[in-house]
Amino acid sequence: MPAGGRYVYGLRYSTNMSLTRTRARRATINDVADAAGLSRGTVSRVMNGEKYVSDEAKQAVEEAIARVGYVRNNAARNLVTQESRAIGLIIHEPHSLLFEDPNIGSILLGANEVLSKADYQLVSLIIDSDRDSRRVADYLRGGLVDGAVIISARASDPIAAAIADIGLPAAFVGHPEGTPALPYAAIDNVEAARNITGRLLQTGRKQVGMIASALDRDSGKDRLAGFQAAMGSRFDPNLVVEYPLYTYAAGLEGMQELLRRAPHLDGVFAASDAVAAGAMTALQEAGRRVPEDVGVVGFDDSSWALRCRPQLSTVRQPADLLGSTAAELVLAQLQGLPGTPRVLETTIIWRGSA
Amino acid sequence: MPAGGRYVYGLRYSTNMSLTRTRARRATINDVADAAGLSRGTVSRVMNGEKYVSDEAKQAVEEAIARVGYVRNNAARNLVTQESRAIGLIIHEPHSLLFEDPNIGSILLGANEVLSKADYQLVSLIIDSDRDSRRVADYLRGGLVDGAVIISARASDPIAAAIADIGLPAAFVGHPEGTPALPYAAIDNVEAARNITGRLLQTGRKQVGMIASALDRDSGKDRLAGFQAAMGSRFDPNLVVEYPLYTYAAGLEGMQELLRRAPHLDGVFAASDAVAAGAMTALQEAGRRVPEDVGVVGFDDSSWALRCRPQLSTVRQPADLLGSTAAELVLAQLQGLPGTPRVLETTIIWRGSA
DNA sequence: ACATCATCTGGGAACGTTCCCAGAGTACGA
DNA sequence: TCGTACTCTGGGAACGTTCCCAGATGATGT
Repeated sequence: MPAGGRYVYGLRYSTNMSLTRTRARRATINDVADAAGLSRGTVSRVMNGEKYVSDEAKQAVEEAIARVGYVRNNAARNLVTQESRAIGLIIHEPHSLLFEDPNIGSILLGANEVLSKADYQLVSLIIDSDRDSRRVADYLRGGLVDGAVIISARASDPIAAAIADIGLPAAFVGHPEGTPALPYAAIDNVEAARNITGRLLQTGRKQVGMIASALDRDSGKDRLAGFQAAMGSRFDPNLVVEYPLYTYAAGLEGMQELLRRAPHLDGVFAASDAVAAGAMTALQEAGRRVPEDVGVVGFDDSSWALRCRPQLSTVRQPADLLGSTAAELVLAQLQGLPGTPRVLETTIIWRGSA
Repeated sequence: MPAGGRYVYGLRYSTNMSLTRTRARRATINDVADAAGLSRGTVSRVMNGEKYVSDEAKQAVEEAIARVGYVRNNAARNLVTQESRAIGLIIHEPHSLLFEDPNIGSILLGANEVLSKADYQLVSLIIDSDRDSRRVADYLRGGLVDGAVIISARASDPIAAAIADIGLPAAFVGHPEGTPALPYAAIDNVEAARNITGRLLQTGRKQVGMIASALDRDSGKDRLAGFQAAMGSRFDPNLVVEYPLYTYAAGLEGMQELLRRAPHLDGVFAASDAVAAGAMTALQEAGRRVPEDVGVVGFDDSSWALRCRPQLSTVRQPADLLGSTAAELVLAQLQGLPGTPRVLETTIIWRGSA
């Protein structure tokens, strides 16, 4: 053991900034103990801030740690403590939509904030192929995370089943049916959609359509159900168009199609703000005035809403709170508490588009 | 050891869907060995698909694995193999911008694709506070990842210094100056900005301004430098407004400010597409026609570009390629090869906004 | 003077893998 | 028949921690 040496990955710089790595032995807790003239146990106690360490010992260890460049090996630590202090967040989103949906970022940050405070590391795992799906399942099973938050799950998502199978503490954001009995943080999409559609009808609209999206997800399906409920006998299936994703493009095309089917349409409920933004563009290009000729309402109150002209009337869904609540549900389970599903409040934000 | 039992985390369901966890002992490789009537070594060989395992043994092991519900403990595996087959991707982005910037999603997916093919797990770590910064540094140091990709780094980012310090194979997306000598995948922002500004000038504009953003980042600074280079003697510092972030809001306000300073302005280079979209809204609200009265160009060719009316003339930057290239640079280093910095091509996409 | 208690330290054992070596069995050619 | 090579299996050792117990030391109370 090279005395006084610095055990780190060796870096060998070659010409103009490229570099190759020569892996040297990393310092272990024993190297620190030797350097400090103390035992492994004492070093461990210092590292973990336990009591019953003399001031001299503490100082000697800290100095030795700095001298040999010691960093704790978490794999070894996880192995013996049987925990990782990390929580996985699984993002299973179609390619094109990933991160165009501002909700995902908010959910992530909300979850991160809660976990950060509890001194857990959030690790995000994205699933973009079947291969990913398997690898992520292995990762989750392998003891590298103590729990998981699952967002944008499809009904019958295999990864959710895998998680339930191994009994990893977990929580959903949203509440896809057909998924295992795991706690979730969600909003009541049916109720919210019913409310905003009702509000739109109160402005005196006679012929109201909907651009529905993502019917393979609970949110998409429920928003359509809420719309139908609000319309009651006035519901006309011919005035509903369906698209696979919550996108601007869906709104654009969807609105054009609706205008083709019903030129005198005077109200539209778009399944998300992005969809609503696309719809407004289509309306304006077709020479319709918003809100005079056609009232438009959306869903999410994402950054899209303020970008529209006029600004969008929409349902505010607390995306950050969904993330933080789901994280709390996981933490609760980690402490042996029950994870009770939670339904968060939505509110209608009425602006100029209807 | 409960014979024939299934060693998994126990789940105890209580009333109405809430559940508590009772952690039971997980099956180990020894349990599998016992159940199969074989040895640890043989089970390990089957798990890792090594040769020199008889068909009977293989079958017996696979059956035993299923019977006892065995999943490999990755912490133990990482400990002995000294690798994790995971690559960290560090996202250090201001709260409000996270994931409103479509580039980040593309970079992530690009990196994920490359790593997935090489059978590495991508784990994204987001930094949203100083506390996060420390925790992420610990995570990276702790042996839980074999390498790292750093995106949206600031000049003098502490996390980058930490990575270089421990010698973890890493690569930047972008090339902030003042950061350690790590390889990077980047575009030439100066050149690209110079080109599109030049192209804008060719349309006969006399008075051209710029809405600059994110001057604390290499991309923001370089785009301004390129603008100035293209303008040459016509450069007027009074026609440059500066905002901290690449946002729609910056474009909106920036354009209003520019119009105040120079009502006869007939061209604008916005530092990103989101900024350009905001600028176009401001112009249209001020009664200016685009492109007749004012030509607008952006940067990124993100989904914003197609959303604008008219669609945006912009610089296409291959965000997915940036991600995948950075990932490749990390993989190369993992194989002992040098990680040579790479500068990717940009192209001008000319649409209707100028 | 002695028992008791708190403080501090050392080091064996365990966590669950993979690696590697030794050894048994079989096949084949000289 | 024997040597050699290949196939297959078992199990000791090691990876780098934390946990826990035993023991030393010093302070305190009776």
